[in-house]
Amino acid sequence: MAKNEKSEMLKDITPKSEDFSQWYIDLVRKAELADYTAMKGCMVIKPYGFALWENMRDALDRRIKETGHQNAYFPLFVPESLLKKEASHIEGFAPEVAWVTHGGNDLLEERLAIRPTSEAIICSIYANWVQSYRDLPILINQWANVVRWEKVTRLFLRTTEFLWQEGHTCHRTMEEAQEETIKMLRVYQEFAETELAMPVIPGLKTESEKFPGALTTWSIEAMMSDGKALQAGTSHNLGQHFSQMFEIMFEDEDHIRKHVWQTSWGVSTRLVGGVIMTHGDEKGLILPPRIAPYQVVLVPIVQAATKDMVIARIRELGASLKGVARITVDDREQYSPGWKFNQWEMKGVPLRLELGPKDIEKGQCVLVRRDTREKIFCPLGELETRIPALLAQIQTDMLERARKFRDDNTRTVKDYEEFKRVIENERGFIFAPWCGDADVEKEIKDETKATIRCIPLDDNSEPIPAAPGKVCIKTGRPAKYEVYFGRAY
RNA sequence: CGGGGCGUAGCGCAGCCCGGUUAGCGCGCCUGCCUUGGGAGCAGGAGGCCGCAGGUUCAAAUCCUGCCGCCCCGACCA
Repeated sequence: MAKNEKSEMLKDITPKSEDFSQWYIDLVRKAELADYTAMKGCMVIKPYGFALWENMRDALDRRIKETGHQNAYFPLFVPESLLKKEASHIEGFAPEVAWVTHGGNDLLEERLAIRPTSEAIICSIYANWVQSYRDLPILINQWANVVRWEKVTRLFLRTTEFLWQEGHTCHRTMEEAQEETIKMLRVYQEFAETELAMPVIPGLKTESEKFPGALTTWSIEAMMSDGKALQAGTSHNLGQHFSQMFEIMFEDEDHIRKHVWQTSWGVSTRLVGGVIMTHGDEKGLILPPRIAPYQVVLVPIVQAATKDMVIARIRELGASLKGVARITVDDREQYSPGWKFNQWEMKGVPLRLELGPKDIEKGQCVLVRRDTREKIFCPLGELETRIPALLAQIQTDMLERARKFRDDNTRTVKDYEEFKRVIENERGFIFAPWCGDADVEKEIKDETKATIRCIPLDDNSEPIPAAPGKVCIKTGRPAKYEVYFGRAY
């Protein structure tokens, strides 16, 4: 076509290399995932974006149920008195709580928080549910919307209202609660890597980064393709902080009344942003096949003489492949094949199938991978096996590509000067020893904008202590842990 | 909450500095013809409280004041 083909094609999306933030926003909107609304900070998730979220949600929901949890639904409103019960909890959330003060025209006697998270309301209910050790464990999850009055919002990554799941469990012992905390952390890890092709580092959050009201917070940390970190999911061991304040007590086998040990864990629509930023390229989204709304788009190559025949054949083909993958046939006549190619690449469909008159003569079609743009000629009779195999290959390759990127961009440094230089000039994580002092963590953050993303875990999911002789990158004192530093979303 | 940018058709923008016919362009949309293996072409057409409210003026998209909204960058967070 035209000489300036490239600039023509990219005209409506900002190059990733030039302005990553703008690239991200362009993608979200051009791929029709979401858009801004009249309500500041709130987005509309459009059908294509919601289909993506539904696939993610279903894949995770399955895992949550397989690990013994049940779904339930709790109130949107939280009376102020309940939210205030756990001191550090309300302290942490106070700046971002939206309050309802009126019912109709009447001023309410007590303000109602719109849940920023549901620990308070759920604990108040659990207090009534738990009497005996025989009532434990309580293993419940809810899919819900929550509201946090953020000052700065970004589509999917940080919106005033967002969708998530929050698990809330009660246990008889501290050990059992810790086991649950780690179990769900590992569920999140497996989910992110298997379904989203997003490699993550599971780890323990530092004291200063933990959830308000938690004993310990554990997270999975991903690296976006600009090198910044994304906290992709969290799992909290709440200890007895909430059960003490809400008096969630049970009579144990030994006849002693005890407070339950609790956990909570969640992931949100932020993950959609994570998928975009992990895999997207200059031409648009690249969606992992397992969660893509459409796994294969069929594009007919029509010409005046053969139009009806080709469209009929491709519809047949689409129908015959229904059980093989999630298929859509793009038989719109007002767009040229080239236009459709670009459109579906923008939308990140993993595999494109082209069928034209010449193909039909030869009994074949053309398959094109979105991730590598590799063209494959495939006999029509082999599609039923080739498509699933290719989709599986794409999924695997995407995870490996992302993992390699992350590993290539995870560095070690010899001293703090190099640390500062690398954070400023390179992208990615730095793996460095740290003395364990929160003040030092704060100083590093103030000086470099890098935070400790997490303390990595061993095979038993215990934080790995620094090897003897390792010294803190900042202070030179003996290191407690080796941790991942990075700038974060 | 600080710094910067921007509000004109569904989207992207020009016009504003220096006020003055009927507010313009590209994309998209509608109708028709013609095309279709990487964002086609021609012809015709529809679509605007120029962010909102005041003010100045014979006259405001344009000048003044205030407000609102959105985006980006920084301090806090899934």
